Amino acid sequence: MAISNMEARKIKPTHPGEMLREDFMPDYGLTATTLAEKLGVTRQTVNELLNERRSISPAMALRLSRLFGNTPEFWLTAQLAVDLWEAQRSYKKELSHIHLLKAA
Amino acid sequence: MAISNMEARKIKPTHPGEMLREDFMPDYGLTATTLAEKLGVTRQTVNELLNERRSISPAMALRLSRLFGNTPEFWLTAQLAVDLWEAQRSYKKELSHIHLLKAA
DNA sequence: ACATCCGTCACGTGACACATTACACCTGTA
DNA sequence: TACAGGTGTAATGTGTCACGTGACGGATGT
Repeated sequence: MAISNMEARKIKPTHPGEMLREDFMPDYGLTATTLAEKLGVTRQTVNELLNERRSISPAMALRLSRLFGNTPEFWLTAQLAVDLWEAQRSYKKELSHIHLLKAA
Repeated sequence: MAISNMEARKIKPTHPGEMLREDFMPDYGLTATTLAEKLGVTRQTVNELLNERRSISPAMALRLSRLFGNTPEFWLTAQLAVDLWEAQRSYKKELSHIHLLKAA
């Protein structure tokens, strides 16, 4: 059972905004404003990311990967883990009505 | 260089709708209507997925994984590959203005 | 001929990733 | 003190998109 299996996750996975706030920005000596300039987006866009009120879009993942020299998949899979974790909570009841199908 | 590196991809990755249409639905003997019923969504929702006019949402990935017995990550990473491939085309010019940053 | 299933189109809604503008809080410097 | 510049953030508008609802035309069977 891999850690990517959300069934096993009890705690909320790390939001990309937290990674930026705790790791990348200190390491590179960036403020929200300077990061926004480097990315070519507004300060609000960065601000909401840092406050975890917004998700990493494919476009944003590409921007971040260009800036920090990692892959867009790094950012998007982190976002995917958060989205999945939240969706699993929200849709728990509806999902229980779907039953495994056997091949014909 | 892994195949997950979008820089290397010349051809468009397989859309999840194509997987459903070509593989899963024939294997399980499903029509768009019956698939919609099993998933608990409308026929239109399934129809647009099959025609690749809609993306796999986290909720939809959870539904599909429940029905077919695979992981939601299977569906979402497939969708992620398509989204990235398309975003890289659309934002090519804007991304060229972002330059690699060195750690402070 | 008629009912039934099927794919599809048109329309409305809520959510959300952006930009724009404006505001309040510092922290310098004259 | 006063004033200017940078910073975080709240309010508002826009476009996109994943859904649902309702309706239509075509195929198939009784």
